[in-house]
Parts: sequence; C-alpha cells; structure tokens
Amino acid sequence: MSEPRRLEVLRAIVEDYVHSREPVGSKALVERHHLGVSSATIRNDMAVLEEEGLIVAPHTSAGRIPTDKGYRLFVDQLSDLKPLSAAERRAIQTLLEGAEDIDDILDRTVRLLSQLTNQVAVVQYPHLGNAKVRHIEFVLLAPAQVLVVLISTTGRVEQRVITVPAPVTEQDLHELRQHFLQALAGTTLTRITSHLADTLATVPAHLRGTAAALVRALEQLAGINREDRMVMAGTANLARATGDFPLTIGPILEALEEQVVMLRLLSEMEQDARGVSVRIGSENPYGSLSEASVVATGYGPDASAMVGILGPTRMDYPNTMAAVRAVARYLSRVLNN
Amino acid sequence: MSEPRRLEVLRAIVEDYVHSREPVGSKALVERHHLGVSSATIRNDMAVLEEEGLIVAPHTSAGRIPTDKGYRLFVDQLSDLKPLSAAERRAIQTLLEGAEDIDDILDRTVRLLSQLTNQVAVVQYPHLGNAKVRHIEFVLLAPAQVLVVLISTTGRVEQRVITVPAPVTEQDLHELRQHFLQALAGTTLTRITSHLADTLATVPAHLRGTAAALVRALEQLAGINREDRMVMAGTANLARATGDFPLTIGPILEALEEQVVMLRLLSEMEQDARGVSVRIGSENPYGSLSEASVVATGYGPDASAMVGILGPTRMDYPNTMAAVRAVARYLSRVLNN
DNA sequence: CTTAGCACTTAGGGACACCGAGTGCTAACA
DNA sequence: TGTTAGCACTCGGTGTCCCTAAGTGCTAAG
Repeated sequence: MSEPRRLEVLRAIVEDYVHSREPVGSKALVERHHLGVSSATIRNDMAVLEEEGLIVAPHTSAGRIPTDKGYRLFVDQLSDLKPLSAAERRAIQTLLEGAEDIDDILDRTVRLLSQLTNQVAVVQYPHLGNAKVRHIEFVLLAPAQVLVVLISTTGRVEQRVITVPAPVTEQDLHELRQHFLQALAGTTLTRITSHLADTLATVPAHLRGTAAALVRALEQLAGINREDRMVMAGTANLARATGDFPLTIGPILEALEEQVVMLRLLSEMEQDARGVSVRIGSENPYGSLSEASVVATGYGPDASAMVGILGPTRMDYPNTMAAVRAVARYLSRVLNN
Repeated sequence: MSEPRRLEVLRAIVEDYVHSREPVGSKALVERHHLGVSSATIRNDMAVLEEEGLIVAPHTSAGRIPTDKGYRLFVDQLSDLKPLSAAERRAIQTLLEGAEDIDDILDRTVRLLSQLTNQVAVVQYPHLGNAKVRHIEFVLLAPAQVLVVLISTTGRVEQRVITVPAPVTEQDLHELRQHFLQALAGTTLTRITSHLADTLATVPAHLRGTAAALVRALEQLAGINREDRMVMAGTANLARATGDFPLTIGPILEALEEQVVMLRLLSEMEQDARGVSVRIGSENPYGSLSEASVVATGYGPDASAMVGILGPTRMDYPNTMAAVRAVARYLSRVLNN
C-alpha cells in the first residue's frame, strides 16, 4: 500500500469530481486514470483515505467525494501552477493595458478574473501603506465650505466637501495649504495623522478651528484609502456553478454584499510559498462561507492588497490559482506605470 | 356575472398566490376572502379571467396563477398605495438623515430599500440635467500632469488626472481656470461642451493645446455624471425569494451586473399617474428579465434619476410600490438640503 | 501487497394505485 | 340572467413495491 499512489488516487478523485460533479467510484477511477492497478486496490486505498478524513461517501453505495481536508491536501500537493494559455495571457494584457484610471483598472481586472475563472471575483483597492502624499488642495466653495482634495503617489484622488467652523478667505486657505503641504511632503498616508497634529500648533490662532476641521478631513480621506473598498464581478457565475442552490448561494451573496466581511476575510489570508493563498470551505472563519472557497493573492508593490475569487468548494483549484496569480502579476505590473 | 367581482377575484388570486407561492383554487378563495358567493360562481369567474389571459392553470387539476397580464391589471387597479408603517417611516428618516456624502446617501438608500422590500434595490446616480457648474479646479501635479476637478451645484465632485501635451506652469493653469470659470459660470453641465468650444478660441496660442486637453477632461467629467452609474444592494434576497432557482436567478444577476442594461431599463421606465412605474415580466424589453419585475420611480428635483427594485414577477406589488415611493420621497427631501 | 470474486447495501427509477384538489358542465333555482 | 348544488372527470403528487446498477468491504488466493 504505497503512500504516493494514495495521493495519486486522491488527486484523481478530486479532478474527476470537480468536473463531473458526481461521486467517483473505484472502477471509474481505474478506467479514466491509467493507474496500473485494479479497482480492488483502489478500494483499499480509498478506505484509508476515508479513514484519514480526506474523502467521504455520501451514501453506502455511492462513490467518494473529497472533504475540505481532502481538497486542502490536494491543493498543498500542487507544486507548480501551470501557466495560462497564450490566448489567455494576451487577453489579460490587452485588456489591462487599455485602462486609464485606477478605478478603471480595477474594474477591468475584476471582470477579467471572473470570466477567466467562472467565479465571483473580488479586488481590494490598493493599500496605501507606502503611498505618500503627493498633493493636497483646498478649494473655497462658499464662505465656510471647503473642498478638500488629497492625492497620493499611487495616483489615487480622494475628495470631500466640508463645512468649516468660521468663514475663511482664499488667502487663508492658500496659507494653510502651504503649511500642510510642507509638513506632509513625502509623508506616508498612514502617518498623516501624527504629522498633522504637530502642524496644527504652528497655525495662526484665528485659523485654528478651520485648520482642525481640515486636518480631520484629510485624516478621513487618508482613512478611506486604508479602510479599503473592493470591487466585485461575476455574481451570476454563482447561479451556474453551484449545485444545490438556495442553501449555498444565499450565504455567499450575503457575504459578498457585506463588504466588511469580505475585506476582513481577504486581509486574513496568508500568502503561502507559491504566492497564492487558498481557504477551503470550513477553513473559512465565517460560518456562512462553509460551502465556499476563496483563492486570493496580494498584488501591488508590497502585495498588501488582495485580488481573488470566491466560489464553491468544488472548484478547479489549479486553473483558478493560476488565473488569480497571473492576473495579480499583470495587475501589479500595470500599476507600476 | 358582475365585472367588479371578477376584478375582486383577480385581486384575491394575486394576493393569495403572492404569499402562498401555490396555485390558488376556487374553494380556497371562497374560504379565505369572504366574497359572498359560492365556489361554483368563482369558478365561472375564473373561467372568464382565464379566457382573458389574466390567469392560467399550470395543470388541469391545479388552481390558477396570475399571468403577467393579470399582474398588470392588478397593479393598474391599485388606486391608492397604503402608506408605510410608522416604524418603517422612522427607520427611513433616521437612516437617511445620518448620511454625509452623496455617495453615502445613495448607499444607505439602496440598502434600506432592499431591506424594506426584500428585493434587489438599485439607485441611479442623480442626473445632472439641471445641475450647474459650481467650481472647476486645475491642480498641477507634474510639469505636464494636471488634476482636473469639476464640482456641480448638486455637490457632486468628479476628478481626473490627465496628461497635457506640453508642460505648463501654475500661472498658466490659474489663468486658464479663470477663463473657463468665467465662461462656465452658471452653465448647466449638459451644455458645458458648447460653451467651452467658444472659450477655446480666446485662449493664448501657446496654451491652446493644453486648454483643449483640459476641455476634453471637463467634458468627460460632466459626461460621467450624465452617463450614469448606479448602486445596488440585496442580491442575496434573490436567493431567498425566487422559487425555481437556476433559471431565474442567473439571468437576473447577469442583468444586474451589466449595469448598462439596468440603467437603460431604468431610464426607459415611464412614470404613471401614481408616480411609481412598474414593468412586469415579459413587459421588460430584455428577454433575460422575462421572469422579473421592476418597480421604480424618479427622485430628485426633476425626478429624472431612478430608484427602484428588481424581483421575481411574483412579488408583493402594493407594499413594494409603497416602499419605493416612500424611499424616493425621503431621498428627494434629503438631497434638497 | 495485490487481485479476483462475491455477498451486501442502497440510491434512483419505473410501474402502479390511490387520494385529493380542482375543474367544467349541467340542471335546478331565485 | 346570474347563482348554486351536484357530479363526473382530470391529473399532479405521494406512497409502495420492485428491480437494477453502481459501489463497497471482505475474504481467500496469487
């Protein structure tokens, strides 16, 4: 009873089950995968695999299907991800290169990934951990109303209209802007708060209140970026892919809609050696996703923001992982320009 | 065979079917709705209703269910929409009043509406047909890179970074801004294009190229607003509500994802007298939505942007319509401040 | 350790009958 | 003319029975 063959059997079961959707039996296995042994031997192997909790038989007279643990071992066993086809790579490249805005880029990415994998794709907005302040702007809209704009070195622009406690002049604003800009030059967005606190003290007394309001706004704008948003696409794929509908699809849609949940989930994913991180079924911390798997990876300069997909546990992990990784790489590359 | 009673029977059938999900027969009708006649009479009425194509029997020995045409008549018959409960009204009010941003407002609105109706809610970003230019700003980020900001009187801020053909100075930009601002003062966003064309001629020659680029950007920013975006929420409700899953839910999710489709759909909805517009099943122009109904209404000063819901044809029209209308009204009110 | 053979289990599917809900029709009735 | 009671008829859904096919575990031999 050789251990390597048992793993091979597991692999075969996973592969067959993933694309047939039906429990796979010993005989069928022997036929389709030219393992050099008889079905009886496979049965013995299967018995062991079942004992180890890697596969399970839904009914006595049915074949076996992988458990979450089985998928996990299967995925861990996967050493090299086969690269995408040339056509797919070309598709990625041409699609992403046409993008302008960062919003546009992410939007295209997420659509692309959902098409490539036939799953629901999600992309987190880039973290700004290392992003620096590139520019700030205060625009006087009304005597006590100011548009605050914050531009980061990643090209992200956030803006917001606020009401300041007392009327200010264009002059005042200009002065404050110089003040802040000087203090913030080259500061990372995450440290904006501490830097601005100091600056506040050096502001002329009569502008103190206004300055404080502006600082609050800037902090919030920096926060928006860090707070994370995400884009998603391909929810319709859920309807196709899932076998037993109402029970599976509902919770997944809910999780997707509660972006907070998704974002936390994504941020909790640890990258493994291959650079793609997989969470399978019950490995997910939120009960509602116990029927779903997440495949994700980081992108961008520090790989801190995540891009990935969400789908039923019964998914084609190798291809999905390859697609996610490829898209993440192209995305990183595009963002570098 | 009184005509009013036939309508009453239709109403009863619709109501029963909507909340039982099962074909309703003559006997059950007589019991639950104290119509003063026997089941035999109802049967006669039903025969007529069926002949008119308002109801249909899925099987010979089953009760009747309303057809799209039946729902239509039912909806048209609805004269007054009963107002929401006090609790619901309070919920709307408190939720919407806490909002800051316009994005925030719409986000809250759409969530609220989806909860209220248990359907998928969609809100179109406000049209800017009557919105005017409030402010424009050019910010020099790099010698040939400019952030263009356009602020409308509705409080909407759109921005974009563009590359100009030749390096410009802060001075140049300031000058151009004054130029444009003067030309655009009080112009509606829709007419921005024509106004700017004239202005272009009066620009110093060496700035012509830059000015043209800026104009293009402004036009696009104005266009973004008109081009419409939308927010949605409550897709998970689909999973609960729909009876026969894979066939119904897939197309609907697809339509929702193709925002273009949804937006066209919404913009095509004509408001009727009651102020709420309903499209039922096959009345929808896109085949994929033949199983779905849309209930929507305009909001905002000119009621040009739409807010509404999408759900299975078997829905509680009266309550849904009331909720949509109420939310639209509160939304309009909040936007007025 | 592998294999062949075999007894055993069981989901799924067809055949069948039955029940009940619902219908349409006819004839009597107001 | 519209309403009602009665009745024969239809037919979907359900339960039972049975059989088949797929699959298993076990045992004994290679």
